[in-house]
Amino acid sequence: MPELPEVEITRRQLVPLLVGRLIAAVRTSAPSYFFITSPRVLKRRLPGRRVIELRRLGKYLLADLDDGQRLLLHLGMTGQLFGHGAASVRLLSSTRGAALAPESQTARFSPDRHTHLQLSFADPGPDVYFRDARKFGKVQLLRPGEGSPRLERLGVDALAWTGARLFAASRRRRIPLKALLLDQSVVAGIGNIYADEALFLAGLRPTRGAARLTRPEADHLVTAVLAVLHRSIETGGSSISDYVQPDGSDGTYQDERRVYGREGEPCPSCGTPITRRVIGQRSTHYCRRCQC
DNA sequence: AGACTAACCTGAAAGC
DNA sequence: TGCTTTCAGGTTAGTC
Repeated sequence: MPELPEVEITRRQLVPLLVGRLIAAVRTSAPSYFFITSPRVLKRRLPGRRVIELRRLGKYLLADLDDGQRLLLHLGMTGQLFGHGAASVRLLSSTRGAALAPESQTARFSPDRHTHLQLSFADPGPDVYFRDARKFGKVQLLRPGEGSPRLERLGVDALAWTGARLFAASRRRRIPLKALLLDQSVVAGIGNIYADEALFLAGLRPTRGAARLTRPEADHLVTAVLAVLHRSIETGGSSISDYVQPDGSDGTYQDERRVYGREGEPCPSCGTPITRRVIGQRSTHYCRRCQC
């Protein structure tokens, strides 16, 4: 679910809940696919550490600790990071989208079977929770100076992308444009929703071979990517199935989607029904008249 | 090296 | 109503 805008919003809201605080206790679920670093090791190495900084790299969050360790977090498809306490305005709920009972708006979150990590702090303030129903999310604690293949593999952050870099990366690639946008080693942070939206804005068909992109089109596409990402951050991200902001509120970018998830609906610019087809195992939406 | 596939896991929605 | 199938916003390991 979470792509760059959702991860960036999560980062901004978590900064006051993490940075400068001293970790006192760690609770986890049982060892699983979710934990790259085992729960046992997290519980041994996190308490007593203070968080210095929280950064975003593509769709990853990286918390720098005072002893040089780094805590790497990825939300996968259904991950949710949030705090609760005074700052919490609304809780996560499986009935998200439906009207919540008034009493649930102030109730405290209690960890359920999908809550895999809970950080408590020595100083006053809310705990931080990492919940992930599908467990595609990831937690890894890097030792001081330890590299991470996952991070080293990432291409340029999508917010720093340029037409020149896209054009260079697209040469001699025998994959659809859409697949190029989703390749995190080329550009980090774009996911399925924003790839479709940006391609629509740029008037480029997702199936177009990457190598057939012209230099001016590369500029247009990067401009569209930046516009879509910045606008989504501005509106709190897309709350389509599981994503909510750490404070519990929904983003509203889903209301501004032009093609994603709109198969059969009229194209906002020409009225032609939006086409959906699968590219690289990902559901892809576009207007066959406006995008070529 | 580059491109494709299957796999990881759970829940909601659609289909019958 | 209830059972079955399909579909999800991501990434990686393995194969050709």
